[in-house]
Amino acid sequence: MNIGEVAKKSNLPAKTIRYYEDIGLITPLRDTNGYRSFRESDMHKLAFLGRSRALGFTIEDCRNLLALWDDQDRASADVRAIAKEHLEQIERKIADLQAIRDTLSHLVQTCAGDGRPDCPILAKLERFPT
Amino acid sequence: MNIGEVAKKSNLPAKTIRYYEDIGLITPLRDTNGYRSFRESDMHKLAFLGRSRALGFTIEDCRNLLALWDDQDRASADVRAIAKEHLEQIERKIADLQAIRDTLSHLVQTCAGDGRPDCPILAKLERFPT
DNA sequence: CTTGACCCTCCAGCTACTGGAAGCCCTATC
DNA sequence: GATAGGGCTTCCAGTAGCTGGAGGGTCAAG
Repeated sequence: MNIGEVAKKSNLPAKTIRYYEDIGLITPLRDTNGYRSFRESDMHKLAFLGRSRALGFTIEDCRNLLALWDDQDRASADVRAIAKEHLEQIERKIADLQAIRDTLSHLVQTCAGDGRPDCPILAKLERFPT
Repeated sequence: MNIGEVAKKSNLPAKTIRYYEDIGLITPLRDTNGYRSFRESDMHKLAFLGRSRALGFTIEDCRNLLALWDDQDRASADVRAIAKEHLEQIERKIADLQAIRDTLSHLVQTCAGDGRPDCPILAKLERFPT
């Protein structure tokens, strides 16, 4: 399979696939003309990567997950630890964003949003305690 | 005021302050020895920037907000538009993260997390529909 | 006179790609 | 056989918002 077909099937841009090869996540073969030649196993890994990235795992997380995936003797606890740590990060990020949203939505509500220059949003950004 | 003092007062790293000068958000004076010399107005802007960034506004948003802040004839509607757009982005991001969290937390719950190799997390990453 | 805490500039690197240029390869059509 | 198009290749640069470090000048205290 050439990169174009793989890109379509895996729903990843060709650029991204080349990048994943660059950083050693996959190692497709090469045809005599220099074109990358993807096996089923490469496709499989790319699909795995696509899902992991969509769930917000970092590239390094993905590298570790792929290694565990390849390792038939892995302990599921190792996988779970990565996922749990990631889950906690996401929960922290959600909480941060919710706090920001609350502040911001309050500010937006108190601003008249008309042609006059007085604006509580700017006033708060100037003064409000960090 | 030298950069160290400003950094302490504004709670921004000196590196960040220099960066903000680089990209034209502030323009402190210079002493004869080449040291940056910050006025009250610079401090004020940095504080403003710190708050805006903490609320997740992009640097370009900050640039626009600062310009509106400086402009005594601004319309509060302009400020409100920026804040509202940002608020909507944040709400989208929260929703995305919540969806991810739900998937992930389900996966983590179904994984035994022991020494055995079978792991539903890896299984799902392999197969689950995007 | 030296020490240590400042300050300066410039360059590189981080994440995870993305865009573009320059050029080879393959197939089809005229 | 020439040509047009699409797909493929590499390499370089850029994105956001800093951050770290090298190499060096400045200043106040002892």
